[in-house]
Amino acid sequence: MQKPSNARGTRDFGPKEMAKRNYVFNIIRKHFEQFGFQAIETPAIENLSTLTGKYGDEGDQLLFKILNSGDYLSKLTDQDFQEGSKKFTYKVSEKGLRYDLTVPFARFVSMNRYDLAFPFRRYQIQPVWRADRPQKGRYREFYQCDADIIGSNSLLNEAELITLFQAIFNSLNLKANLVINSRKVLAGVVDVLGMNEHFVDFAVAIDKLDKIGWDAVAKELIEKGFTEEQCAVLAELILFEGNNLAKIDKLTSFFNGNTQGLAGLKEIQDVLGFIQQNGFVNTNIIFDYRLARGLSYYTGLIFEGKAIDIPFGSIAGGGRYDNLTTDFGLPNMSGVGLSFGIERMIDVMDALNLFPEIPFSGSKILFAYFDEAGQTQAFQYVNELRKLGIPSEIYPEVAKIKKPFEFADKKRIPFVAVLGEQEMAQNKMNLKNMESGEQELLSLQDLMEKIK
RNA sequence: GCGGUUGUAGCUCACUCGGUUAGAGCACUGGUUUGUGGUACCAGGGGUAGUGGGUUCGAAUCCCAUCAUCCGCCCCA
Repeated sequence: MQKPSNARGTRDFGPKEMAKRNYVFNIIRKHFEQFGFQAIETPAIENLSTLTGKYGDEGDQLLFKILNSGDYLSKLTDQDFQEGSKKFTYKVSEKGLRYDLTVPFARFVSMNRYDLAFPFRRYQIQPVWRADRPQKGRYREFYQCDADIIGSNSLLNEAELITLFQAIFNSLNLKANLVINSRKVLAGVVDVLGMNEHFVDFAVAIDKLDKIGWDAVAKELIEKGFTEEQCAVLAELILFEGNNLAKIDKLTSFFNGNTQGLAGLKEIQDVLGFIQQNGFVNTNIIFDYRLARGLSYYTGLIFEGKAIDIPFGSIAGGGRYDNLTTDFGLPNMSGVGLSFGIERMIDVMDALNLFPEIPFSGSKILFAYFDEAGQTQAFQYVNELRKLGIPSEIYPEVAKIKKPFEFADKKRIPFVAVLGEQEMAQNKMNLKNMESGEQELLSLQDLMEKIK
């Protein structure tokens, strides 16, 4: 006997949790399909070579690696052992669990390039795994819901994804801001300062602004080689507050003709222009040139969704990537994607009490009886109802009548039909409404009419 | 990977300085009620105090290790 427990950072979902999860999944799936995205799935297990090098050093460390089958030590030499665990890992492991849905998607597109209709829009709702240290809102196994459009450079695609974001969050009654920026804007800022080679340092530091404040960010920048003067110039830009238009003006003068920066700004303007036409209220789309995002493969517009009423980190994220499929032998295939962090969305909705009353038992009616004769009759009736598409169940045992009632109460089944001697003598049943407590004597015909 | 926190019944939590048989609420089981759940009353089951070691006459309590948890860092959805 061992004490049962979940593996670290993983969770079970009982019927109650599943009802909530499916509620959210179904809404997201419905919108994905409304926007013309097609479902695909890829395996949980990928070749490790597919995954490594795509998420940076940190990401490689967070990959779950699968030990080779068989005698995985047989071909190793003493030297392999001495090279340390980092290199050693790749000698005993050739497969790993997927870390996100975007990289496997890039592999998929690359492999199926001649069969897909481009621009290809796919959605994918599957779990991913990260060997991260679990915390609140951070799990080692969690679902991602991704929508991507690949094979088109048009900024209309960015606008489509933003519209999709608005549609989904509207349907869920979840208030969120979608912050957008362009990697090109960030690159432009760095370019103006003449610090091109420090782009990543800059992006990583600036991304923490919300959390640690400008002073700490500036300190980090200086540690990475930026000068006090450069930070002073940056401060003037970074600390600027204003609406989307004001920020665009501010940047235009800051860029002072810098081509890269202005190209990024044009992207933002074009996308915002589209969004104004989409019929959704555009107030929750915020251009913020301080948004950086970690994943290294983004090259153009980047998105990040954040809940408004509660601080919870990002609950959606994405962006444009120009070179993801290049590693898989397919260059010039630009794509843009948006990933919905469904686990966090559910956590946020739970915290804000946004879930409607969701029945977690599908059955409308439970049949109860006292003896074998009733059981036989009930079995007949329950299947009649099922044929009509009414979800129904039958209590499986002859027991005290209290039992099926308690059972129905616990599962919140709204009706219980009792088949006793008296009822069956008239070819009827006693139907109890579990909420009101009312009871009435009905034939199967009456019942079908009533519950339909 | 680093720093801290917590770990007692299925769940939420008590147990004074280390001292008898570790308690409560909720949940569960049975009964009051052999044709009725959600209310009430009565009774009952359930614990190797995360795990392993140490100190002590004696450990839930003190010490060490380990595992898990939550919080922060890194990073991320």
